[in-house]
Amino acid sequence: MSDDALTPRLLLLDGHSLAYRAFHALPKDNFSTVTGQHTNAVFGFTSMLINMLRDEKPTHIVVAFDVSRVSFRTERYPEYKAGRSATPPEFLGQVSLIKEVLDALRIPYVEKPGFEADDVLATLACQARDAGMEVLISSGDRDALQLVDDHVTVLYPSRGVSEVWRMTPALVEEKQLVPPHLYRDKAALVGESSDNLIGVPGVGPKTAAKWITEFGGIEGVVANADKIKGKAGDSLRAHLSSVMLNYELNALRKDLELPIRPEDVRWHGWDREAVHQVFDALEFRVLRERLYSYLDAVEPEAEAGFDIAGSVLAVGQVAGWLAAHALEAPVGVAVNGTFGRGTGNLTGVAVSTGDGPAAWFDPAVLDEADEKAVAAWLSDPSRPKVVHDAKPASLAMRAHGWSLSGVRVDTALAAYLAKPDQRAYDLTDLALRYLKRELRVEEPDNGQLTIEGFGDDKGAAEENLMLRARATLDLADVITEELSRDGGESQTLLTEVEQPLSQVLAEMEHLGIAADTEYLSELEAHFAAEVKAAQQGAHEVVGREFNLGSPKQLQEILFNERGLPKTKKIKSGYTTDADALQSLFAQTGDPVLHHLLRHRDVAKLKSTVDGLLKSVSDDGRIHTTFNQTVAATGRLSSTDPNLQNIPIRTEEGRRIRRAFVVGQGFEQLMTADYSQIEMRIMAHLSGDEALIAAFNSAFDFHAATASSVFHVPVEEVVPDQRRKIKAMNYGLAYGLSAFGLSNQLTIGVDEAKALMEEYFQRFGGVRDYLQSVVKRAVQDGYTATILGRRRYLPDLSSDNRQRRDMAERMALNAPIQGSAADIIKVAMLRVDAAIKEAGLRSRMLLQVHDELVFDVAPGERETLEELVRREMGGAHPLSVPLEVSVGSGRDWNGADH
DNA sequence: CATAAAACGTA
DNA sequence: CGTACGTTTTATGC
Repeated sequence: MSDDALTPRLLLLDGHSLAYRAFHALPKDNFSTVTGQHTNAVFGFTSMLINMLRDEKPTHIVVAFDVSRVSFRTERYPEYKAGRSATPPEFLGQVSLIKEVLDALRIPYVEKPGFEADDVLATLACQARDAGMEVLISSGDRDALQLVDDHVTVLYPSRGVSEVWRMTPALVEEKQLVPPHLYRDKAALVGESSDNLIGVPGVGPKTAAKWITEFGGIEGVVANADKIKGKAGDSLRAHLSSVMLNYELNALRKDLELPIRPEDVRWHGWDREAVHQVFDALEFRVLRERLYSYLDAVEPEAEAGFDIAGSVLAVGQVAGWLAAHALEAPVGVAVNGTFGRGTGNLTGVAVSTGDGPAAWFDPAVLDEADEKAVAAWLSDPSRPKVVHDAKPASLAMRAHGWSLSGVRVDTALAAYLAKPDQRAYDLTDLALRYLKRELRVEEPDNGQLTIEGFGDDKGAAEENLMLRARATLDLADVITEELSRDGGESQTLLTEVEQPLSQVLAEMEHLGIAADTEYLSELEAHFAAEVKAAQQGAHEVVGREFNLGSPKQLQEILFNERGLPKTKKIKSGYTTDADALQSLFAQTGDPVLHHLLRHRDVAKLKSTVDGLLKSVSDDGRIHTTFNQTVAATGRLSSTDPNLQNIPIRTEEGRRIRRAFVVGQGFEQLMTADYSQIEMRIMAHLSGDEALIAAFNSAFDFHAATASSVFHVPVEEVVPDQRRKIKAMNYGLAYGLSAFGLSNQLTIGVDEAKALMEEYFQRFGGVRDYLQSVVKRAVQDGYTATILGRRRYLPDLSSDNRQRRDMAERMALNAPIQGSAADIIKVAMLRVDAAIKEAGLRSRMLLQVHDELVFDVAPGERETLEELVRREMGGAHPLSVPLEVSVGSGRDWNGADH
C-alpha cells in the first residue's frame, strides 16, 4: 500500500506560531499551575505535538523558533508585522516552558537570528525533500502553504488545538483557490493583515485567485494590470508597489545556513524521567497519560530483548523449583491478580533469582506438595524476597491461605522514600528510570493482553510477570544503593519503619471496622429527606426549580437574577462556596442562602453515608485501603473508602461516626490520639523555651500561649483570645500569613499583623526556627523529619515568586507534618508489637494521622489503654511530653474524648 | 465516555 | 495570600 515504513518522515514545527495559536485557542485562566504560572500555550502546543506524533509517526522532528521580531524583513520594511499588539504577559515565559517540554521529549529546536522560524522550516523542508524524505510542516502561519507539494504537507491547526488540516496540494487548491506554488502570488494581492502587509483594496481572495489563474502568476498580473477593468483594476494599478513588496516579503527563504540538517534530527523517543518531572511541574496529568498511552518511551540503552531464562511451571514442579533455586539469595516475587478492600485474588505468581532462572506458576492449580512448599517458602522469614508493593500481594496471598514473610526490600516503598513527591511508583516507570529497562505495560485485570502484536503471543503474560519479578530484584539493588547515600537514615526508615508498617497496615485493612448498616440506612433516609426539604425551600424562594448542586446555575441565580454582590473570582466566574454564601447571607439576609447552605451540608453528609453503605463488605465491615506512598510528607492516606475524613465537627456529622461500631465479640471501640502533636514537634524542633513551658504547664495549651501573648493570667484568657491564638498555633506550621490569619479570624490585616508580632515577641524561638528551616531547605534542596525522611523541593530556587513562596510553605510544613507522621508510624509498630507480646486479642483498626482506633477485646480495656498510652507516648522522645488522650465506647463517636 | 473543576470532609 | 489528602457532583471536551 505505501512505503511508510521505509521513507523517513520529517516533522517540522513552527514553535511560536503554534504556541500563539494555542494561547488564543485555550482560555488562559483554565490553564495554570497551583503556583499561578499560565500554561495554556504550553498545554496546547504539547497537545498538538502529541497528536501529531501519534497520527503522523514521524521519524525525524525539529522545532523552529523566532529569535525576536527583528528579521531581514523588518529591515526591508520596518512596518512588517507592526501593529501587532504587544505580547501578552501571560504568554511570556511559556516559550521557555515549551522548550523544557521539548528537551524532555528529546526533540531539538533551532533558532536563526535575523530570520523567522518559517524560513528555517522552509530551508529544512527543501533539504529534506531533496534527500528523499517525506516532509510535514506544522505552522499556524499560512505562508507555509507555498511549500506544499507531493512530498511536503502542511499541518494547519484548526478548531483551536484539537484538529489539524492536512494541507496537501489538492486541499490547498480547494481552500485557497490556487495551487500551492501560486499561493504567494495570491497572498501578495490579498495582503496579510497579521504581517501588516497591505493588499489591494477591494480585492479579496476570489478576485485575486481569478487573476492569478488567468495570468499564470503575479508577474502576469502585473504585466497585464492595464487590461484589468473596473474599480478593482484601478485599485490594483494604484497599489502595484505594495503588491510587489508583499510578494518579496512573503517568500520564504530556503537557503539558510543552519547548524543542523534534516538527517541529524532523527527522533529516538522521549526521556521518561524528564517527562515526569516537567509534566509534574506543569501539572499536565492528562497529557502525560495521553503520551503514555499513544507512544512508547524509547530508551537508547534499553536493549530490546532483555531475556531471562524463565519457565512456566506445570503442576507438581513448583516445590522442586523452589528447593533448587529459592535459597539464601533474595528472590524477586511478582504477582498478578485483583486487590482491594483488605483482600485479593491471585491469578499468577512469578519468582526470579538474580542470576539464575525465573519461573511462573498458577496458584490455583498447585498440587498438595507444591501448595505446601510455596506456603513454607513464603512464610519463612529466613528466605529473603524482594517485592514491589508487597501489601496487596500479601493480602491476596493471605486470602489464598499463605502468609508473606521475609520481604527484604519493597521497591515501591524504597522508591517513595527516595523521591516522595512522585505521583505514582509503577514498576514499569521505575524500571525505566533506574534500570533503563523497558517493561511491557501490565495487562488489565481481565487477563486479556491488549497490546498490539502480542495478542496471540501465548505465554506473554507469564513471561511479562517473570520479567517484572526480575526487574523488582534488580531495582532493589539500585534504589537501596541510592537510599544508602544519606548516611543510613533512609535505609533505616525503609527497613525499620515503612516495610514493617506495610505488614501492620495489611492486617488493619484485612480486619476492617464493623459498620452498623441498618443505622447507616436510616441516616441515609434522614439526610435524603433533609436534602429534599432544603431543595424545596430554595425552589420556593426562587420561584422555580433548579439544580442546587450546580455552581453554574447557582451563580446565575445569585448574581444575575437576585443581584447579590459578587464574591471571590474563580475560573468559572464567582465562587459559591460555603464561606461566600455565609458572608452573602450576613450582607443581604437573602433567605435562599439559608436553604442553599443547609442543602450543601446535608447533601455532603448524604453522599458520605451513601459511599460508606456501598463499601460495606460481606462480613459487615468496612475495609479501607491505606496508601503508604501517596502523601509527600510521609503521612498515610486512605481510600475506597476514605476513613480519614469522616465528619466530626458538627453534631449532625458526628452521627455518621456512630455507624462505626465495636466488632462482633469485642467489648468496645477505643480511640487514642496525640494532643497537639504538631505544635509539640514545633516546640521540640525550635527549642523555644516559652513554648516548651506552655506545654509543661498544667494548663490548656492554647490558653497558656494566649495568656503569654495577651499578657493576662491563664484564668483570665477569654474565649475569643484563645480562639485567635489557637488559629495562630495551627496556622504557623502551614506558613500562615497575616492576610490569611485576618481572613480566617475575620479581623483586619493590621490586627492580624499585630497579633503575629506579639506572638513572635513571646515565642521568638519559633520565628527563628521557621526561618532556619527554609534557609536550610534552600541550601540542601530538601527538608528532613526527625527520622530523616526527606522531601525535595526544587521550587525553592524557582525564579517564579509564586512557585517559590509555595515551596517555602511546603518547606515549613513538611518537617512538622512529616515528623508527626514518623512518630505515629513508630507508635503503630510499637503498639502492634506490644499487643502481640502481651498476647492481647484487641486489635488496631484505623489510623487517622494522629489517632488510632481499636477493637477492645472483652476484659482488655485497661490493659490496652495502658499499653497504648505507653507505646504512643514513648514512640519518640521530645523535649515536651507526647500527650495521648484515650476514649472508648460502643461506637466511634462514643469513643471520643 | 472520560477528565476537570468546584466544593468540602479530615488532620 | 495556609499544609496534606480523597470523594462526590456537575461541567466540559473528546
